[in-house]
Amino acid sequence: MERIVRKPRNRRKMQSVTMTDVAELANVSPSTVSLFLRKPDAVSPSASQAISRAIDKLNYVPNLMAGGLAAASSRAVSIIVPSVRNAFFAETVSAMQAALKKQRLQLILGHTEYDELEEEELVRMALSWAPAAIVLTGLSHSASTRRLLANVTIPVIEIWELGGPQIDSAIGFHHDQVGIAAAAHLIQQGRRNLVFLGARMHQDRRAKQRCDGFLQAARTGGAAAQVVEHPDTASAEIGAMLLSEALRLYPNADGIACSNDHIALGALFACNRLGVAVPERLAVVGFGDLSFSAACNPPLTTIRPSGDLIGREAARLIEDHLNGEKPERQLTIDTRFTLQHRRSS
Amino acid sequence: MERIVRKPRNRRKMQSVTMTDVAELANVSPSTVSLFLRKPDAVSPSASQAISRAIDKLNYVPNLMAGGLAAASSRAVSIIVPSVRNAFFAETVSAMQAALKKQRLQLILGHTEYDELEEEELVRMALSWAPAAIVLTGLSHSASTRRLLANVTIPVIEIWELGGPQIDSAIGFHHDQVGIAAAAHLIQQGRRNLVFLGARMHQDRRAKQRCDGFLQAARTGGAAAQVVEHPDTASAEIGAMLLSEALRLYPNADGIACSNDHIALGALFACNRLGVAVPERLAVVGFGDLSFSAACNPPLTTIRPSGDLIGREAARLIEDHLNGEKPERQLTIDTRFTLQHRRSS
DNA sequence: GATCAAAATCGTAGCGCTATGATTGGCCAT
DNA sequence: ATGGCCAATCATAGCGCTACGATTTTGATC
Repeated sequence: MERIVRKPRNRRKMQSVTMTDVAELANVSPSTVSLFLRKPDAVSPSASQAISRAIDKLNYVPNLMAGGLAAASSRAVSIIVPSVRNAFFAETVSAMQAALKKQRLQLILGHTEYDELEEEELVRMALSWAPAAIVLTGLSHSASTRRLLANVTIPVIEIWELGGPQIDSAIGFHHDQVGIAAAAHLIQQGRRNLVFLGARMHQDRRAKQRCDGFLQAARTGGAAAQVVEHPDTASAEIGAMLLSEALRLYPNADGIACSNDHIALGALFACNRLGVAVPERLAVVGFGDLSFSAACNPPLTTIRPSGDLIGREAARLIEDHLNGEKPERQLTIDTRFTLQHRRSS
Repeated sequence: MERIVRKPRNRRKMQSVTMTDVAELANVSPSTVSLFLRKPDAVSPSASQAISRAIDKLNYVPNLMAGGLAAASSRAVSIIVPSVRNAFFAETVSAMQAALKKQRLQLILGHTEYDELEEEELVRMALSWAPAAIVLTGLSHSASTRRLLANVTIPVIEIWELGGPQIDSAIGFHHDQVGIAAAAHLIQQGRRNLVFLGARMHQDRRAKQRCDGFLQAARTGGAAAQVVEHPDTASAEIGAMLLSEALRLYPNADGIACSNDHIALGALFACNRLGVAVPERLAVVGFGDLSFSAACNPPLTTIRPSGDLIGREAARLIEDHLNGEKPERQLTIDTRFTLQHRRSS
């Protein structure tokens, strides 16, 4: 019972419901449905109603890949940070996501773990999505990364660092100024024997910049300034170790600045255990103003960056670009920082 | 000087370099390039070499949207968490991203801020990307969300909660058991007047579950158990407030469990300020084992969940599904938790 | 009732890639 | 030689959508 076998090219997929289905049900052309989805105001009220009814009824979910391919751009924004476990970047990512959601833009996330090669690979993967914008952390990137980004037409935004050559726009603040502010504050409080406690400064450029700014400003201001550091990621445990070490090496230290509040928290714990009076004997200044900083014993003086503002500004930039409002590139936005003077200094 | 104006349909985009360009330079057909990119072993060594040389030379970046559209699936995994500012979810997101990178899968991130409607919208947006998998937090979702996910063929993974009806697979642990473990520990330490300090429990189901488990186990174990709570997000500041309040309301309390380590940290600060001896007068148990927990004064006894294991297991599940190895659905993986007994209890 | 610009709608040609099935060439057994 | 088989390669037909340009409808004005 042999038959002539047809070979109708096998279909690949079948998205359950497509725009054409919606169009049929709403009695309009697919073009109109597409238009409605992109610019609702350009479609008559009656058609709008029919279309949105059809969408609801069919539970239609547009295929963004098809849309992106046709439109040569996607509703995705790629953000590449060292790590989202770091509260600073988590805050920025969170703020950006909240702001971008209104534009129906999605965040594609990547972690470099402070590795430039990793970053390069992530940038390559990010570009594969033809994102609406790409956000990187810091101003330091591999030559290949720069090459990849040199010719893109989308906004490239570097965040959390200012003060170096930037690819396109940059949003952040000057970390050396943070160190300078910390030193100035301690000197103003009458401290003359300063120590900077730092973690992971061989990888975290920005922590290093804060440290360098601190040292320079301290010495310029007539104070002695030393560094005690640890190669691992900042934590309270390391902060405690660093403080003990600092007091051992520099017994007459009277002012401490920390690369961030985790370190400062650990330093406060150590002072507590060692019976070192803060701020009488030792003034402590942190960086970050993390969730616990105001609640410490004593409440921690710290420098507060504006992680969420960075995220919001980045989102605004992207939004403006999308609306074609701002052709200006090479923007630099200084989000500044503020010193929160509390009882630890 | 008028001319006859032609109207050759305007081109939309022009990705600088496409797969066809690579194929031409390598002297093979586009199909072979595509094959090389997806299954390098199926292409002869000579062709492989020519192709990878061409890719390098042209700096070719594949267009994942075109690929995804053609293949009816994308290299994206959507993960939806309450907030990435929460260290627990940040850890999971980070671990997942690290594991997925090896598969060249990208994470698309969404934040619900503990809002089910927000989650629903995010799920809809996520599905628009035809992701390879979708990861949600917890087991509680709106009816519409469930409907959206009912008929998808990709893995749907619910994380950080076990013990309820699940959509597909679930990876996490039982939060009531965390509460039970905390109560059992305090009772074992001879405490009989217990208080649970909780934050944001009207929104954070899992904190509520820990609380409920705690209360029930405490009472079953013959101890008095009370709750003192605050509606805002957990922080050390609120922890300190809650502890003061707890001591005011229940002056003879001798054991404290906290909805997480931020609260516990604040409680320890408050004890320190109030001169309440820990653990002599008051034992304190936290949840989370955050970065500062081991460094506190005294080091904090806490229950450590396995946020990174959750992320790794989720990635493994997705990977298995992608390789077609595991058609099994409705998997449940209990990642457990461990009690870190330190000096605060 | 005719005219015309503006508003609304539509038809069509791809966007860049992958899956399918077909074809080619090389090698071995007959 | 001849055929058969496998590995390597290729040609083709879309995936679902958007942008463009064209067409139709509307409604205000003469």
